[in-house]
Formats: sequence, structure tokens, C-alpha cells
Amino acid sequence: MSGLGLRRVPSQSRREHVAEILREAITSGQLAPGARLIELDIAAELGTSRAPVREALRQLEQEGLIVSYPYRGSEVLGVSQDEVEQVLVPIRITIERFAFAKALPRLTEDDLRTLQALADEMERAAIEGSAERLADADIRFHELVIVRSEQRHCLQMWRTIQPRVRAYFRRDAPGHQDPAAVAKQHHQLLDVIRSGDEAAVLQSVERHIHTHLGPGREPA
Amino acid sequence: MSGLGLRRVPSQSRREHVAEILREAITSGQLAPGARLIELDIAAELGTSRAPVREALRQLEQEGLIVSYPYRGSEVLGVSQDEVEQVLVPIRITIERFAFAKALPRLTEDDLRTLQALADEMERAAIEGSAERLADADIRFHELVIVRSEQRHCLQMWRTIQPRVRAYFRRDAPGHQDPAAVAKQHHQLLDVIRSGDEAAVLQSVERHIHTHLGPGREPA
DNA sequence: CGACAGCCGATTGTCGACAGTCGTCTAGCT
DNA sequence: AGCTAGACGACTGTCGACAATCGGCTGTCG
Repeated sequence: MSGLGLRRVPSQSRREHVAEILREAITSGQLAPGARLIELDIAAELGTSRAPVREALRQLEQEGLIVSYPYRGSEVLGVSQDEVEQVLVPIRITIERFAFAKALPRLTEDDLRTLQALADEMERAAIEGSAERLADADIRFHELVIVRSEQRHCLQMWRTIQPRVRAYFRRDAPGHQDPAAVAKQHHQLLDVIRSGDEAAVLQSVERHIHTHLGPGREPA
Repeated sequence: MSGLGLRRVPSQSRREHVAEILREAITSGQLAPGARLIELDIAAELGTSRAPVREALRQLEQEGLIVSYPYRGSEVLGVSQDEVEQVLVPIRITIERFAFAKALPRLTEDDLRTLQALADEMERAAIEGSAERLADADIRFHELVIVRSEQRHCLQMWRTIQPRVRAYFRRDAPGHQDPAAVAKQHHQLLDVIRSGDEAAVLQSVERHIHTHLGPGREPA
């Protein structure tokens, strides 16, 4: 365990920061499934005490990225294709269907502009071949809508599911998605949202997630 | 905040114990939505330090039973009918469909006997009008199957969803379910499981959860 | 009378120390 | 050599103390 990046946080919500760093390390594959996580080491590495680290680990455990055995530490988990396709994706669809429906009447012009900007960013990232930036914009696109739905639990569950989905595509199925198609789909989805037709949006979201995360197509 | 029951734990996994007590207090309605939760008070009440209490609160937050505002404490949340029907129930169905399918070939004779015993217990509880015992047996029935599926994440997500569903039916929609029907449905479900016909089981699970938790019928 | 800076109490966030638990390694016995 | 009791090391679990933050209260000044 060395070099997770970043040291000392100025002094503000270290817990969250620790969680972010570890999550990034895990979803990126820098910490592979099976790797052991030792509170003291992580704390030292990040220049904090064990308390924030413990809380971050519990968070990651809830997200299904790690397991922890009492008195014996934690380890990074893998994600199976079965699980992603049969559980995580359907759950995401359920959550997003509900959240998009709730969000639709609440989206402001400003929100739409932000979504547009994110879709554009995806397009640029796709062209430049930056899977990183593509995925980031993708996540922020969906998250913005879910935030606007003002459904606390939905946001929370989404944040619980999403890291595992991302870990799967980054670690276990890289190049699974066609970047250009992803960007294009978001533009289309945005158009449907602009139309304001709720039924169409829900259908679009579902199709979007399915083709986006669904069972294998060939890499581009 | 007084009288959540139970004091001092001998000395073993206090965190879990704290979480259980609080979860029970919340789902039972003893702690109503809006109630404030103060770490120090809870710790004193239960005779521990704040550390286990903090972790329990984080757990409950993940389960969506409470929210916590940085530096300003936590409060008990309510659950809306919309959310239960449109999000929690569909997610439960997704999880259980997958878990039942995986569990089916792994269920031993012994497991079936246990399930039978739980269904019988539900029947007795229904007759005696004990909603408590009915719900407990119900939960253990489903949880046993999910445990046998050996899908770690499924079990975990199920445990994340389930307390909120239970809180809803205990606090906000008591008498919503027909006890006799619940018991009967589990017996039927068990029969289908015994038949070993996977497709039939999945269909049965779905119908079961829908009628069991679905949109309103009249109380018995 | 009202706005506003600064203080105060309540409560969480973080820390360092110590207690408890588990797996392993070892020494002594047979 | 094989086996078991106990010691050891590596961690996590828990604790009590202290730091940081927030919202409300207060006193001052215009």
C-alpha cells in the first residue's frame, strides 16, 4: 500500500476525503480485488488518525467495494458480470426511472444548460479517447438529475450502486462501451428531456441504461 | 430520549448491538420521524462510548432511516408511500429474483424444513394476531433464502432496503396487510420452491412481493 | 429600532491510547 | 514425529479528551 496520492487535507471532512481516495483507488483497479486494507496504514498514508479511515471503510463496505471481517481487517471485492447485469443495472433503472420522473418538472433552464455542457464534454472526451473524463461527465449528468429529483434516498442508493458499476467497467470490462455512442445517447436523452414528455423520458432512460451498461457488445 | 431498552452489553460487537436497538426503536415508531439523535445521549443511554454509536448511526444513515447534518446531529426520517411502491418494492423484487434463482439449487432439505417452520410460525402469528412475530418470521424466511444464494451484495442490499420497508408498514401503514394471506402466500411460495421449477419460482416471488407489499388493499 | 460582529453552548469531528480478538508460531509433552 | 497449551504479533474495537463547527444569543453601534 503506497502512493494513493494526496496527503494531508487542510482540515475539513477528512472522512469524505479518505472515502473518495480509497474509492478512486479501488474503482480504478489500483487496489485490486483481494488487496488487504489496514486502517493504520491508510491513516498513516493519508496523515490522519484511524477514526476517519474507519468511517470511510464502513462507507465503502456499504457500497459493496470491500468486505471487512471483525478483528481481521478488510479486503477489496470483485464484481461479477452476473451481478452487474442482473442486479445492479436493474436497480439503477428502477432508481433512475423514479428520479427522472420526479426531476422532470424541477429542472431549470440552468440545469438544462449544465446537462448540455456535460453531454458536450462527453463528446469531446470520446473524441480525445479519454475514458476517464467521459465516465466522470456521465456520472455527473445522471447525478445532477437525481439530485434535482429531491429524493434523498434515491440519491443515496444511486451513490451506493454506482461505484460498483463503475469499478466493473473500469477494472473488469474496459473498452466495453463505445465512447461515441455514449455521448450521442446522452444528447438524445437530453433532447427527450427538453421535450418534457414524461413517458418518453422514462422509456428513454431505461433504454439508455440498458444499451449503455447492458450485456456485451463489442468494443469500438 | 429515554428507555430504548437494554443497557450494557457484556462486551461483544457493541456497534451491531447499538444499531439493532436504534433500528428497532425507529422502525417500531418509538422514535418518530423528526426525532433528533444525539450521539452522546445514545452512548450514555446504552453505556458505551460514542465510537460504536457513531458507526451505528452511519449504518442507519445508509439504510435511509436517518439523515445526519455535519456538526448538527441526526434526525429520524419518514418514508413515503411513493418511495416504497415505486422504488423499494421494485428493488426488492430485483434482488430477490436474482437471489432466489441463485439459491434454488443450494437449498438443503434442512433449509426447506426451516422455511416450513417459519411459514408455520407465520400462520400461528396470523391467527394470534401478532403482527410482530409475523413480520419477524417473514423477514427470516426471505433472508434465509438470500443467505443461501451466497450473493454477498444481494444480502447486503436486501438488509439495506428492508428496514425502511418494515418501518413503513409498522409506522405508516399498519394493518395494511392481511396476516392470513401473508402466511398462506409463503406456504404457496414454499411449495413452488419445493417443485424446483426455477421460472415458476421467479414468477411466484415477484407476484408474492407485489401483492404482499404492493399498492393498497383494504386491511383485513 | 434594526443590522451586525462576536461570543457561547451544543454537538459532531478527530485524535492518541489502550483493550480485545484472532491466527500463528513455538515449546513442551508424549 | 505429532499434538496441544500458551505466548506473540498484528490488527481492529472502544474509550475519553480535545478541536472544530454551527446556530442562536447578545451587546454594540448607527
